[in-house]
Amino acid sequence: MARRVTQADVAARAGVSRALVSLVLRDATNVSDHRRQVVLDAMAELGYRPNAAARHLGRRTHTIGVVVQDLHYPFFAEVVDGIQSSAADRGLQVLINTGMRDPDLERAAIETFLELRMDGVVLISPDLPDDRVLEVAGVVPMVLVGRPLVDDAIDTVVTDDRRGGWLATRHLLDLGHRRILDVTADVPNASSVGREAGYRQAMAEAGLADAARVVRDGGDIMAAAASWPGEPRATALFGHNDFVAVDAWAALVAAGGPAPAVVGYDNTHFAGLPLLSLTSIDQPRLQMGRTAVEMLAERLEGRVMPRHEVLAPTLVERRSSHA
Amino acid sequence: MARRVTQADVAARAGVSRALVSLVLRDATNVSDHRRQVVLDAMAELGYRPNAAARHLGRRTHTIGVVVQDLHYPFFAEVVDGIQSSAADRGLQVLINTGMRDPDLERAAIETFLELRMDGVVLISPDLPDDRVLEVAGVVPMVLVGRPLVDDAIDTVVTDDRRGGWLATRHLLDLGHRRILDVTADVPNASSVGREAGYRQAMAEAGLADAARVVRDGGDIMAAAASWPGEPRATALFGHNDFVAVDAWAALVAAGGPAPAVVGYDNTHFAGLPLLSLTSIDQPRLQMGRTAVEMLAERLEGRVMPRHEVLAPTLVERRSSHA
DNA sequence: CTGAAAGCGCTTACAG
DNA sequence: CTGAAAGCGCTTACAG
Repeated sequence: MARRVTQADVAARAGVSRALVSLVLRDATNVSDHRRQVVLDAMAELGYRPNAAARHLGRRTHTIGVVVQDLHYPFFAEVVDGIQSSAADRGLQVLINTGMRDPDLERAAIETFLELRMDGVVLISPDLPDDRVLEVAGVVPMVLVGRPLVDDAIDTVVTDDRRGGWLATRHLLDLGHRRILDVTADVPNASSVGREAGYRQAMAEAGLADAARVVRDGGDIMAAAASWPGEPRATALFGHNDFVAVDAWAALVAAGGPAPAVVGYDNTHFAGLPLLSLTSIDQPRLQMGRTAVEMLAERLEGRVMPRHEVLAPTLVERRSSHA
Repeated sequence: MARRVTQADVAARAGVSRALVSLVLRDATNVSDHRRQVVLDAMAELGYRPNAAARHLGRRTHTIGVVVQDLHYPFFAEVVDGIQSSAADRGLQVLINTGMRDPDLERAAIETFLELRMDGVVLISPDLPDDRVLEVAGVVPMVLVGRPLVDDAIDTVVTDDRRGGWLATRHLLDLGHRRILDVTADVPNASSVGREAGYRQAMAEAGLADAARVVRDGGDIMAAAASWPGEPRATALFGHNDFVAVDAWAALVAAGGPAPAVVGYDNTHFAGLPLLSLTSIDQPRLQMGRTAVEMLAERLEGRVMPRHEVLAPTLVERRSSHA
């Protein structure tokens, strides 16, 4: 690699001052068309690219960092879509990183963004505990997406997990099911706790508080599905997310007997695949991403009061719940 | 936000010189334990974080940029896993971005990485045309993953798409199928062309060159599936990727008649879901990611000759092909 | 528009 | 270890 091209090289090539090159780059209006063109030509000939490090040094970077819990679960990709489109509208760059479900790596990813002096950081369903999240929220404008955390130092965008759990369960109850198994997260978190609470609430409202059964993903699904004394096994499943729902569904199918009615959560792309046709609870992902950027922008413009936005989940009905 | 903490602040707090703070940060050995501790304490008290822009200015960044074609298709996430783990082993940071399947946005994402002076850039199955890719490859060490492009300016890691297409088709032929439909990409690219060539080769080797039928994703699947004159519709499908395969599968199932045997491509997570159990062609994703970083590291150490690595795909047999 | 300058926050080399 | 300095590549303000 040859030495990198700088503004000085462009100025020399164009026969103008360095300051003029900088002005052209920044789209200043008081530059003659002719000189502007000469400078732009010189840039193109030399393959000049501004050095972001120099440009950022001591200034706003106009860039936001997004930390995604996991790149494998497609739910997050759509939140990022919303972030990207809203950021583009506001002239903000976006950089993405992930901790790959390891809290230490996640923390390191955040640290990288802080060192890069991102104007703001978005955490999508992080694995980091609340207190660690709040530590960082004191340093840079931060929005938490997909996990509730009510604190003045941070903005949050979530959907109402309790409501989502309630919708899913209510739907199954309406279809006549009584032995409904809730398959929750392997490691409980604020979201899974909310969804479970919604499940229990709907069961209780149906006079079935004692019939509520919750098993963790990775636990003994079959035992839990057969835990109603003197009764047959579960006829319906509510899964904490689409993957969990489908895995549990498959376990019951593999064990024989009638297929259960199934409701998942997140309405990921594959829930809509015709061969699965999984009923699922939808979160407005695009809107969640857009709102996160909006919140960051407001903070950059001086807002001090926290915003905690709770959006409504909806039920997307497909064949799986009509088993 | 208060003014950011700098090394000068830390030095003042610790009562040492600025140079010493820098030395402690860089883990220099010739610093007394006592002074080191004093400096570390001061950093912690002040919440000091080095400014990456200042640190990067005029130097290597020890960071690589990864441009992912699409965050929604989980295939790419595992390549990124491989990149992350190998980068961590070498003390390299990773930053991720995506063009969301828009060539212009993809180009902008690459441009961002160039301005950030990344030490190297990895493109995972980009949508950008070859000539645009090569333009950039002249500026920074660059590895193309998942798409063949033989050129001295760039390193590539691909799997043998022709071989993959051949394996899939051969598998279906071995199971006795003769009317095998190839559902290829909606927009042809080097990978889809290779897979299709493998399909045609296998058909030809079986004396079925004239029976080869290729339809694009989004095209008229049903018409293509019934395009053998005087014969019933296709009994088997080979899809360009897992999503395409499952969608075509569903179309045939919805139309009634016997379920086709199906083979997908990429062996994504959801291919393994018990309810789908999709036979698929696997690419060694982790290894692809690790190799990409290895290639970048070699370039940084001075390698000039290009490397073009072709890995072998494998068939992962599941129930879908035994319809 | 130019030209000279300061400043952003670091690293590095050097004399002491 | 300290202290003074140069340099990385930009932006910004200012006198002309």
